[in-house]
Amino acid sequence: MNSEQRTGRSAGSSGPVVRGARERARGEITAAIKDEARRQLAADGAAKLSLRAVARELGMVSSALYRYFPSRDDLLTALIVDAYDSVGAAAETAARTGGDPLTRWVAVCSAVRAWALEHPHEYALIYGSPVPGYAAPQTTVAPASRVGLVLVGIAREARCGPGTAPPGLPGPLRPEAERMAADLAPELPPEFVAALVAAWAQLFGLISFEVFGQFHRVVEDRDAFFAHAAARLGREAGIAPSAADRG
Amino acid sequence: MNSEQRTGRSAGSSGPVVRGARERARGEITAAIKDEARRQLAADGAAKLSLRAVARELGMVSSALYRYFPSRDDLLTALIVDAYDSVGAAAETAARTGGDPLTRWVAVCSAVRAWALEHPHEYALIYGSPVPGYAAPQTTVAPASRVGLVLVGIAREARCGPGTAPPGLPGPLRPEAERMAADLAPELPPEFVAALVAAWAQLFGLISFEVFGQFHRVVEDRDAFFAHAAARLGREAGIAPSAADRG
DNA sequence: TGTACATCAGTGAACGCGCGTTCACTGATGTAC
DNA sequence: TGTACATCAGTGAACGCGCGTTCACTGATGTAC
Repeated sequence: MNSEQRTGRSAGSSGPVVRGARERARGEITAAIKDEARRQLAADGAAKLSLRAVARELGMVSSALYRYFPSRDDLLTALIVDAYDSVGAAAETAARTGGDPLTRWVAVCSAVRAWALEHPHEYALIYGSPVPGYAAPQTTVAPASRVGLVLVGIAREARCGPGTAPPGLPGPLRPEAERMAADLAPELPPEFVAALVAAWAQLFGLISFEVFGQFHRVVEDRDAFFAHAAARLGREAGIAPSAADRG
Repeated sequence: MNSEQRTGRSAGSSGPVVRGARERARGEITAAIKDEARRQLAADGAAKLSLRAVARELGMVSSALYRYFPSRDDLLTALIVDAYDSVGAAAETAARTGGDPLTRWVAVCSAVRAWALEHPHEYALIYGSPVPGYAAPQTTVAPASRVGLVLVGIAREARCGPGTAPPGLPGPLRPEAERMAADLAPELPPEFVAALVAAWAQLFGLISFEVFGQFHRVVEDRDAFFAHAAARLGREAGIAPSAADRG
C-alpha cells in the first residue's frame, strides 16, 4: 500500500523514477503471490483461499507473506481490485472497436461475458455472493465502476446519433430517474439513464446464469443466445439499432 | 432420505399413515437442525456453515447430527432444496393473484425480489456463486425450476390474450429457440420462448445486483426502479401490456 | 398383558487436519558518511 | 572507495482455534410373540 513511504522515497510523486533491486523484487514477489492466490481461487473458490496454502506453493513460510499483505483480507481486496480492473479493461478495449453504437454495445457485453467465462471464480468474487465477513474497502469503488462507465459512454454517443426511441417513464420513477441521470450522465434524458442502469444489471443476470450454471439443460447454443439478448438489451437501453440487425 | 425403509414401513406409499413418537421426534429435530443451520447461514454465509456449530447451538454433541444428515453436504443440499421450494412457493402464490398477465408477471417478479431481500443468504445459496467443492445432486433440479415454470405459465396465458408483438429472431438463434420451445413450452412460438428465457435470467440480474450490493449509491428508490424494470421485462418477453402502464 | 429382543438417538473421546497470526531471530541488501 | 549502521525479507517455532468424521458405548423407545 505504501512502499514508497516505507522505503523513505519522496511522498506525493506518482511513482519512483528508479527502482532499486529490492523494490523490484518486492513488486515481483507481490505479483507472484497474487498469481498463486488467483490460481487457488480458480481451484477452490474465495472462501477456501488461504495464506498458508499460497505460501506453501510459493516455497515460502506462511509468515513471510505478512511482509506483503497485512492480512488475508488485504490479499482478497487486492484480488478483487485486480479482477475489477481486468474486466474493466476488457470492456474498455471492446468499446474501442469500430461500428455503430449498438455493435459496440454488443461487443462490450460479449467481452464482459468472455472474461467471465474465462475467469469464473474471479467473476464470482466480484459479481457473486459477497464473501461473508468481508467488507469491501473504498479502494474497490473506482475499479468496480469501470464496466458501467463504458456502457454509459456508449449510451452517450448513441444519443448523438440518429433518432432513438426513449422508453416510457412512469410517474413514480421520475424523481429517481432524474437523480440517477444527475449522478451518472447529466446530459442524457432521465428515462435513458434509468433504462441503461436496468440493462446494466440485466446484462449481469445473463452472464451470471451462464457462469453459475443456471442455464444447464436450458440454453445450449449460448453464444447465439447471448448475442441476441445483448442486442435486445442495447435497444431497450435506447442504443441506436442498425437496420441489418432487425428481424 | 429413506426413513421409511429404515423403520421397516411400507415402501412405495407416499408417507406413513400414523407416525409414532420416535418418528415424529425425528421430523421435529430434523426441522430444528435445518432452522438453526439457516440461522447460521444468515449470519455467516454458506461457506462457514458448520455441523459442529449447529450441534453446539442445539445443545447436542456434533456426532449426533450424523443420525439426521450423513454429512455436511447433505445438510447443505437440504437447505438448498428448501430455499428453492420457498422462493418457488412465493412465486406460485403471487401468480394466483388476479389481473391481466402483465400485472401478474410483475407480481411474480416482485414476490421473488421480496423473498430475496428477506432471505439474502438463502438467495445467495441458490442464485449466487456456487459453493466450491459442492455438486448439487439431482434432488435439487425440480425445486430449482419452480420459479421458471411460473413465468412460463404466465407467458402461456398471455399468448391466449389479446395480440402481442413477438420479438424478432435472427437466423443463428432460430434452431436454439426452437429447441428451447420444444423443451419448455411447445405451444408457444420459439421467439417467445427465447425472449422469456432471457427475461428470466435478466430478472435475476436485477435482483442479484440489489441483494449483493451493486446498486449501492446507484439506485436509491429501488421499489420504483424494480417495478418499472420488471414491467419492461414482461413486455420484452411478450406479455400483454395494459394500456394504463404505457408512457 | 408381559417379556425378550431389536432398533435407534444421543454421548464422549479421539483422529488428523488446516487455518490466521505473532514473535524473536538471522542474514542479506541498501544508505550515509 | 570503504566502513558502520539501518532497513528489510524471510525463517521457524509456537499459540489457540475450529473443523468433519469415526467409533464403541449406553439407555430409551418400539416390536414380536
